[in-house]
Amino acid sequence: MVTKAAAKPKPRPRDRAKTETTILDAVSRLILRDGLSGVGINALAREAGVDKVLIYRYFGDLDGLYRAYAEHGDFWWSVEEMLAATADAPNAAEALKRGLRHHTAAMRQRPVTLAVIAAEPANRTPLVIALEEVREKRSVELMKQEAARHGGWGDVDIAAVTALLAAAIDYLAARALKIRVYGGVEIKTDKNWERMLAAVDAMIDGLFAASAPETRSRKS
Amino acid sequence: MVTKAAAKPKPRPRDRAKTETTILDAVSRLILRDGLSGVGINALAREAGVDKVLIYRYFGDLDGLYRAYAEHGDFWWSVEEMLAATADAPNAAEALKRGLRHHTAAMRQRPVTLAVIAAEPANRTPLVIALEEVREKRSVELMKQEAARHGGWGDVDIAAVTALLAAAIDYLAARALKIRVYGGVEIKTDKNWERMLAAVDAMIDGLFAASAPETRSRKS
DNA sequence: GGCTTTTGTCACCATACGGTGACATATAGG
DNA sequence: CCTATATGTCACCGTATGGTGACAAAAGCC
Repeated sequence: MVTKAAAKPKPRPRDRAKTETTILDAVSRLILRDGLSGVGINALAREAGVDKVLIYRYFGDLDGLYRAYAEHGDFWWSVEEMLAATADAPNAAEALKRGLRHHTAAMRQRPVTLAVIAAEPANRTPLVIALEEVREKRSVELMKQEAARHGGWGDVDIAAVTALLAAAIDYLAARALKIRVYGGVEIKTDKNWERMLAAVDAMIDGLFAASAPETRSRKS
Repeated sequence: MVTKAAAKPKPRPRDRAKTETTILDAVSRLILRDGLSGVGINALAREAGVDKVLIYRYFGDLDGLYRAYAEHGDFWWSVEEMLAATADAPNAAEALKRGLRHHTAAMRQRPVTLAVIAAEPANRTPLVIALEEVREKRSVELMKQEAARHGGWGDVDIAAVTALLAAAIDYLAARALKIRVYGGVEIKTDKNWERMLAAVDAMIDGLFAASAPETRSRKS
């Protein structure tokens, strides 16, 4: 859907701020359509309907563009937001369950982030690295705060468990952008995400029930 | 102008079979070093020390090369192998635990497969698609056979659980090829993989303990 | 007004890519 | 032996890429 075709000799208005946001918006569109590796200078200039020399002028080079893009948008949950989402959890197990549900929703709402995650192992661009750093910092910080809130995690190896479950969610959500199925499960529908989150809940319940009697939360 | 250290005109022996395996071997090396997207005609010809025209002659084009490569190697566990690994499991929970451990070992032993998985969401090449098909077929088949063995899975949503846990393992193993850490956990060491597998075991134990001690309660 | 800076447009460069035609020569078949 | 084919080498094409220099005109400033 090209709204501004080059067929019309309409000169771009001289407005740097607007041009910059036009470019950054085109980055999002390009990431969603072609993935992170689709964001090159030429393709981007084409998509934005902007001469590529402006990209160089305003952002330096491709890496500068990635850095600017990383700072411009909202790609992740914040620790505060997450703490609020788990605030009224009666125990550690419940907090973990709610946290993972919030994480799932936050990820599935951010297709651009998912596309970046999908490209993570392959493209080590500044954008990917910037998002990784945000994620690592926030997840470690969150774990610390939640631990303080609930007096530790009993016998549960919380780092391993959260790494596993968050990895599963990230991967499946990212994969669902382009691929319908994984392991026989249709991963694009809300219904099946609810199924998977129910499975996560059940695993967490079983885990905490077996390990730490004082934080036991039996399903009723 | 950069002249190669040895300007020695070493003629390649005229041996099609050997040349073909030279090329396919170079594909593996290239995937490991630069990822799937690093496998292009020019880079491959360079890496293999073979004129690119031979690649075209023997494999048609890039897609043909990918297809030939997909058929040439061992990229996944077989259903028989997996059934053998879980043969003496006393119950469904134990079978699932052993299966996931075998899956983990099988994946971590196959870095090329992991590199392809890492590229999956981004590069939809025939190689990626071929491996996906193998995986989907085998995992579904395995689930069927295991279900028959253990008389179903009780109340456990086995498809959701295995999809989640296998996704976590695949993603973390693939990620570990290039990136050291995820969610604060160092994912390259055997020690931490054992930690994570222990967490998987605990989750599965909890899951089956909580759901149906007797597999008598089948939904009608 | 006149001058400088900023914004935008265009033409161009060197390089890499996937792909192909023409040629050389070692091997196989008669 | 001689010839045909298979194998390997080389030069080249069109296109795309990341990146830059030169120029026009609008906007800001005196």
